[in-house]
Amino acid sequence: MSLTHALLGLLAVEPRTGYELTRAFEEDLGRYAWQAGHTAVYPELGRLAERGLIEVSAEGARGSRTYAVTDAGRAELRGWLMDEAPRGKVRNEHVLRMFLLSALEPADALVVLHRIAESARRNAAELREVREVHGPGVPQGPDGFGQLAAEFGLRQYEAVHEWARWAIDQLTPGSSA
Amino acid sequence: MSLTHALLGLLAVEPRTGYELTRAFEEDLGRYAWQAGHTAVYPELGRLAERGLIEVSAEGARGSRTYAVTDAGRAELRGWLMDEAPRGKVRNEHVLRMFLLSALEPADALVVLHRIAESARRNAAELREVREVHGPGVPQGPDGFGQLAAEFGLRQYEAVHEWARWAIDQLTPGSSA
DNA sequence: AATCGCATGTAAACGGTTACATGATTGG
DNA sequence: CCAATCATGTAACCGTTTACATGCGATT
Repeated sequence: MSLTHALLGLLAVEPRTGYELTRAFEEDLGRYAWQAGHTAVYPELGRLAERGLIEVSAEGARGSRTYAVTDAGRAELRGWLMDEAPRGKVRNEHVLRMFLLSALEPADALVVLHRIAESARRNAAELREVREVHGPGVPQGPDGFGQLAAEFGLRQYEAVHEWARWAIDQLTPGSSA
Repeated sequence: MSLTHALLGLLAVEPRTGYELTRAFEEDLGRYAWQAGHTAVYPELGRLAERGLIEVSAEGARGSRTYAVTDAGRAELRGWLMDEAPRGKVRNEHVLRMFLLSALEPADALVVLHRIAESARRNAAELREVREVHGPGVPQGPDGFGQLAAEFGLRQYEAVHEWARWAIDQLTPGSSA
């Protein structure tokens, strides 16, 4: 399970509450890499604390607990990230749809491809704006996280967009005539 | 669950046995989009047959059953693929690793990034060879499936490779000096 | 005859989601 | 005071993975 390491990684950047971690999964992280609801986060935080990988660093209003990574947690995270041969599992419903496109009639496939291209174009444009706001900087620390992510997402969307346009061209009759 | 539609899509291209479907999940499909073991495939085939979306089209040696999509199954698949607003879920351990990189010390992060770049480069090269073999053609039918997939994978790997090189450049001290 | 690949299956365990539930604090 | 947001939790359910299990058919 990677929820463990996702939480460890987020807390390694800066201490947070379960609530804040949950929101991280709803934003960039959940968009590209991993998502988890609060009902998955809270129990996992408990287990991590029990294993000594994280600890409560502060308690606030409304019974909120801020967690921070311990040295053991940092070691565990580093071990996972530095691991050779990480046979990562991929599960992407968008990509599945793209793969199954050839099961459709060309006319239908074109409709879907146009939708994919447009969606990718829009998402890429959105991320380009985010990048403008941040400006160029060393992608490290609490903010660098978002920058690495944004840049990755941008390139990803651009690749999808170009692929969709290529596929449209392939399927459009007379495009090469 | 999308296993349903993955199977429907594969069978829509051409009838197959559970065993053959399982192998498809070990190759391109499992690499980029969705994976499933045979223990997930066989029960699902049974359920799909019960729902009338697929049917046994042939029985062969060693008790093998070849399944084919019915008209109802084709309609179900088309409905799913043509669906507006497909809020697809993404779960990608590789990408999770990339996101968490900023939790590492720069020296460690560089080691991992170099590994990512090299791996992406190698995978892209591999797919470029596949493309050479097939040659340019209309990506449709049993073979077109693989072509759409290969082209998508290639562009994906190229994007990762370029991203990793960009990130390496950002983290390398004196690279911009 | 032995080994490898084909071909299918069940059952328990696991991880995550959905539904349900509660209460505190802040802003309008 | 009401609504929205913050903040946490439990329990049932669902889909997938892992471990276990069986047997046929082809090749050496």
